[in-house]
Amino acid sequence: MPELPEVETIRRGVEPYVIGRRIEAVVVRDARLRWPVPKTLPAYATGKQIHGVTRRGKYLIFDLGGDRLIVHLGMSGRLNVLEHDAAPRKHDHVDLRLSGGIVLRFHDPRRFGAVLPWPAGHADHVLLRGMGPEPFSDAFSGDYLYKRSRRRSAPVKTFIMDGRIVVGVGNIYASEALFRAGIRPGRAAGRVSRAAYAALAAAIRDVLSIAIEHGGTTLRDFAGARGEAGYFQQELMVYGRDGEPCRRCGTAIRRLVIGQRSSFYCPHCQP
DNA sequence: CTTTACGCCTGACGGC
DNA sequence: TGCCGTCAGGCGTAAA
Repeated sequence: MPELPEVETIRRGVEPYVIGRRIEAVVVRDARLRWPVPKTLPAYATGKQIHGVTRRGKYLIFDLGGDRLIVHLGMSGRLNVLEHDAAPRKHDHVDLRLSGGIVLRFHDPRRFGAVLPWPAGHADHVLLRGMGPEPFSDAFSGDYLYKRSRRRSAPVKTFIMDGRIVVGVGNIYASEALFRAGIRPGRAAGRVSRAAYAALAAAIRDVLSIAIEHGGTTLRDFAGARGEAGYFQQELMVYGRDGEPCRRCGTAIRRLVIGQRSSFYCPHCQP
């Protein structure tokens, strides 16, 4: 499933193929996504031009010139650019047929994703309301994390994965960033020092930007916008490495469940 | 307010 | 070969 680097990789991959093109038709084969694709979506989108593709957290936003289209990939979603129309395969739920013969195809086996209209005039979409700052924005800093975390008992890993605190940090990069910052994932967020949060904010930005440079992480469901793989997996320090030696000190990496999610850490490097 | 558990789904994998 | 349990990248919701 895509985290921020995967979504950003997809955004960068898709945008040049769709920008300036007109949506000629919308084909909904299965509307049963996280929220049902509205029956009004084809009429809403057809005839409009795609002016650009932006990202907020893990949401992709297609700018239709005032009106917008929100796409979320959930755990297993993909967005493929087809230069020629091709027969749909299993789980190819939604197509945007664009001018010039390009087809943008939403594929999502688990159907945790979403394709939703966001009409002009609705200033803040309900799904985007209350979201925390982007990790690369000025609003996101060690001091910010420190202030937001006071008197919180929840684990620091859960804290940084909370989209109301900061967007885009998913399960892989939460473990990776905590390793880089030398912080145990199960530590209470309110008991992490200001200095450690400074290191953590930097680590989050570093790990996300390096992952974007590598085109994301390849795991079982992720492929880039046109099907190519990402190369961050070989850079992973702890995620999925339970029992394997720490790349820094050789100690066996441990796995534990925090907030119902697998978490990985080095007991020596993350005291 | 914060914290925690639970669904929503399909598919891959390992053990028997 | 099949069956069954576990796990998977997200996140809104309800309950405590």
